[in-house]
Amino acid sequence: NYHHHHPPYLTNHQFIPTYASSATDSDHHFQIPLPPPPPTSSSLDENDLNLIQINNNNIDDDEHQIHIDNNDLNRFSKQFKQRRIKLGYTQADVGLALGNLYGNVFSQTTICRFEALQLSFKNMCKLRPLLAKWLEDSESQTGTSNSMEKIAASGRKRKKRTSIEVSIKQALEINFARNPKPAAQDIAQLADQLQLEKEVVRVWFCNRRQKEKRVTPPLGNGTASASTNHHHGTSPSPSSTPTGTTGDYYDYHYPTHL
DNA sequence: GGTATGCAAATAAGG
DNA sequence: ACCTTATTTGCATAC
Repeated sequence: NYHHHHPPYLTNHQFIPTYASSATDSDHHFQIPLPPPPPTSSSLDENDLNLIQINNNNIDDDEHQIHIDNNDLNRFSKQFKQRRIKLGYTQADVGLALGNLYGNVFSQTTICRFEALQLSFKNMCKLRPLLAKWLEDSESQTGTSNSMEKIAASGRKRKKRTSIEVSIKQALEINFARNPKPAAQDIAQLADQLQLEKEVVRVWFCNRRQKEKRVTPPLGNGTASASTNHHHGTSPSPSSTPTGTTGDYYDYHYPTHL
């Protein structure tokens, strides 16, 4: 199965707080971890119109690029929302529409976050083309005929999120306490016992372990600890922009230790 | 009734 | 086939 091409994503995490300097509106600032997306080298893939190419060579004037892109994204999301509303669609509608247009549906939540610029830069760039196309299609439809072309859905659809009952979670927790790393067989048995898919249980343990690491003392020095992080000019570290005024935000995506 | 959000499933990518 | 770390999404439910 998986003809899932993996775009050349980069995993950069360099937050560059950007202000929507055009004080026209009230908000928007969010962190931009990644550089530009534009140059789409569509040479082999006609399926992935959502690739993100990154040409990073000089970090010198690259900052400019980043800011430009940042603003660009800011502008787009704002416009998108505006037009979406004008067309009379809700966030949920859009998410659904994207489903029968590209194959992969998106939740109201995701659309909401896109509009609010609350996704990672990379994620924003990935979604932008899709949303842009939807907008284009929807608007053109008013008036003349239009082609509802389906862009080959990139095959695999995301699994529906499983909601695990509280009682079941408790049972899992107990097992986790007993053994945080059960063997395949144990998982199978537990899954059977709890009436869950084996995969769901396996993933649950994976996620649980991750959580454990986040919650437990990351570093080995028992004591100390006051200033959460900093020092050692070595690590760029995700700067947090303490902007109390407007209530900024930035992806707080979890720890980044080493 | 749409929209935000917290918590956390599901996925991606390198072992 | 399964783990880990890093991320992307999305139930659920509070605004």
